[in-house]
Formats: sequence, structure tokens, C-alpha cells
Amino acid sequence: MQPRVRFAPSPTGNVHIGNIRAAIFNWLYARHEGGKFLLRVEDTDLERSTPEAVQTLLECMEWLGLNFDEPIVYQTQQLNVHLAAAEKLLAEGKAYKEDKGGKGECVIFRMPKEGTLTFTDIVKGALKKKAEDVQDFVIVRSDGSPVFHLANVCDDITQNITHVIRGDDHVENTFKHIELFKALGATPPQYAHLPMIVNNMGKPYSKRDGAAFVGEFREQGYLPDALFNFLALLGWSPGDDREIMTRDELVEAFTLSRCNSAAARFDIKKLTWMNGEYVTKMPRADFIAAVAPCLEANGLPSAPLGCSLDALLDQMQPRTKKLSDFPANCLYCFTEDYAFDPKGVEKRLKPDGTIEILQQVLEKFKGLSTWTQESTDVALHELCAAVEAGLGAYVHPVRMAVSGMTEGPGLFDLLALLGQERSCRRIADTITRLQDGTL
RNA sequence: GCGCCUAUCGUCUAACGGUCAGGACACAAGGUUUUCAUCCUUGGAACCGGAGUUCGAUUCUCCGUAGGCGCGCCA
Repeated sequence: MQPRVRFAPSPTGNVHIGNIRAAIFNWLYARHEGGKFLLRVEDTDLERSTPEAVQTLLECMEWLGLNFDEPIVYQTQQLNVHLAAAEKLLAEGKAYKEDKGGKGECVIFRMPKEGTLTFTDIVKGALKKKAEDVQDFVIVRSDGSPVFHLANVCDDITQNITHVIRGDDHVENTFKHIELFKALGATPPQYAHLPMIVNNMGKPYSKRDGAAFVGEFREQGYLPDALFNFLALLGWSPGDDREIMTRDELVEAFTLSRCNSAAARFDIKKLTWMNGEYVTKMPRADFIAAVAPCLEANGLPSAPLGCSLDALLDQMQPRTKKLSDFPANCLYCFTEDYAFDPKGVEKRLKPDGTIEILQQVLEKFKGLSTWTQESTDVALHELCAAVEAGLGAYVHPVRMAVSGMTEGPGLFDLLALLGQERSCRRIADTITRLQDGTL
């Protein structure tokens, strides 16, 4: 039988990293098996389930490439099915009505009272529980609304779900759900319970621990492929030493049986490393498209001051870990309004003799008839040789003078990007500011 | 409290009972580079504890310890 799996989130306006990880595993399983990946929106919480929240959810899924195969099922639209199921259970004596706590009569599902409840979880193996340890539970509230357990199971039945892949905070519920499936005359699906994602304290990963929602990773300049790849490796591995894997490779390699069952800590540093790997390998056109919103968000022009964007990106793309870091890392290429790194000023511009060095360089640079990476390179080497100084004594102050930073592209690449006029002007300005004491 | 689950370097993980316990991130030290990033080399770093089964346990069983989850007219 063709596997049918589903992602069944509540639309709350944010998609948690743990949830989307479950979605990824469902998607990967469906694609690997050639099955169907379905989306069900569990929107029974009417206050939080707004159209905007659903929209956010859909955007996150699209961003990550989690395409689904059938029309979305909205749980609220299944209300009649849920209630009919409850009536059926009532009629067959598998559920009963009771007034628990004086709130009016609710419908309660009858669980087996003796024996052992068992099921085999694809990742956790054989699980069992004494029937006496699982209580009867409410399936329809006294206000007539169905409870999660009933709605969830009914929807899985109507959607013909064959495999339920979800967080292992649901293992205990599974004993209840299986009985519901059986009582409703349906065959329970296979279950695969995924380990939770936890923070560096070993506690469930929450908003307090940093970026916790898909949208936040997106805003911070993480690439969807990188986040997808990273999340796929949390609680699963291909079994060999591969880590950077394409979508196709992941689909090809994915099996539920290779999921492990211990909680996984979320290590943002490794994600950032992986993101850098993806950024570096990104096609230039994609990188440009991805970086454009970052520039705009910082109020910067879409092209650098004195050179082509492409020339700048030749230098910057390999140095970019997160897209959101890009503007700050080469601010000086987009505006004259950039700050000088205080530590760099102390170390590279304050030492005695720096002004003289910059003056020498300025004279030399002004006189260059051609301005290329090679010509500035030659010029500076000549200067150093003439005064028997190390290249570093000249390179570092000049870098600070033209960029305000201690890091970045090689100095001669940097000078070529900025151009002769701008480079010389910045060096002159820096000399002035050093003389004024305004730096 | 009761029940269930989990346990390999700091982190993510690999290892059909027999391996010098492997890889990656992070970290450290070198090399390359004018800086940063890249790249290369090297290094430190783990089987939670105790019994048992076995010729042999990281691996199987039990106990302990620790952590997580569940025990709602929440989902």
C-alpha cells in the first residue's frame, strides 16, 4: 500500500523548529517511499487560528520546499465527522456520558480495563502499557466540541493515514489513539515517534533558547536548504559519514528505522557552519537575490559605490556565513557613512608613525596611472622595499583607512573594488581625522 | 507519586558481540594568506555506574543513577 503521511500543526502564527522537523521527516518518508505527504490544519483553537496564522504556516512550508500532495484539510470543517463518530461510539456502548466536575455532560471513551496495551513503534520498538494505567478520557466536551484525541484520530481515518510520524511527547497518547481507531472500526496506522529537540540544558527547546521559529531563521539569513539539511540530521543519520546532503540525497537515504530515539540538542554553531557551506556554493544569481532584501532592510543601495555587485560578491560570498551578516561585513562598499572599528583604530591607526605611512601611501597611490589589484600591489611592495619595512606595517593601516575594518577581502582586491579616487580620498580623510584627533 | 522512554567526545552522530571506538561542528596548536574567510597538517576530547549472560561486552539482560515525556472537558 502506498504510504500516506501527514503534518498536522495548529496554526498559531509561528512554526516551531521541533514541529517543522517532524514535517521534514514526514516529507522525507513520503518522498522516499513514493507516498503522499498531506497537510492538515488543526485549527480548532478559534482564537489563535487566524487566516494570517495559516498563511504564515504555508509560507514556512513553501520556503522549506515542503510541498504537499492533496488539498489541505481543515479540522474545523470535519466537525460533523467527529461528532458522528462520537455518536457511533455512544450507540455502541464504547463511550458514555458523564458529568465530571459539574460542567455538564461530556462524552467519555471507554478504555480497556485489564490486559496489556501494546504497539510497535518504528523508532522506539515494542512498547507496552498496563491497561489499568490508562484512564478513560473525554472525547467530546460538555459544550459539544470534540477533543484533540477524537478529532485527530477521525481525521487520520478520513485521510487514510498509514504512518503517523510525530514527536515522542505523543507516545503515551498513542495507546489511547489505537483503541479509538479500533473502536471506530479502523486499522491503526504505523507509528514512528521522533525524539525531541532540546536546548543546551537538555530542556525542551523554546523561544528563550534563541531562534525557535522557522521565520526567525529565515530573517537571520539562514538558507532553507541548510536548515532542512541540518534538521534532517537531528535524530537521523544516513549511516555513513555524509553530512552535507542535497535534497535528493536525503530523500534517497531516508528511512525511519535509522532514526534514533534520544533527544537531540540544537547546536546553532553547527547550523551556522552548514549554512556557510551552502552560501558558498550558492549560484551567484541566487545569492544576489537572497542578499537584496538584506541590503534593503539596512537602507543600503542595491549596488556598491564604485564597482559591480558581482565583483564585490566574488570577494564576499565565500566569506558570508549568514546572509544577514553581509551588509555589516561590507558596509564601506555601499556608503561613506560607516563606523571605524575602535579596536582596529587602536591597533592599526594609533601607533606612532602611522600618519607618515598613510601619507607615503597616499602620495604613491595618487601618482598611479593605472589602478588595479596588481598595480596597487606592486606600488605598496615598492614602498615597503624602499624603507625596508614589512608589508604588514603598511597594509593594516591602509585597510583600516579605506574600510574602517580589520577584516575583509585582500587589501589589493579591496582597493580595486573601491577605486582610486575613493581610496585616496578615504586615506586622506583618515590622515586628517588622525591629525584632528577625531578618530 | 505512578507509568513510559532515553543514556557514546562539550555538541550532532557512526560502530550485524571481537574496531587503535570512526566522522562532523566547536576548541587548541602549526602551515598558507597583508587581515578575515577558505584551504592543509596536527592535537586534546566519549562508551553514566554496578552486577550478570558470553571465550569476549559500548552493543544483550537486570538493578541503580540521571534526564525527558505522560498522567486535562490543552493540543
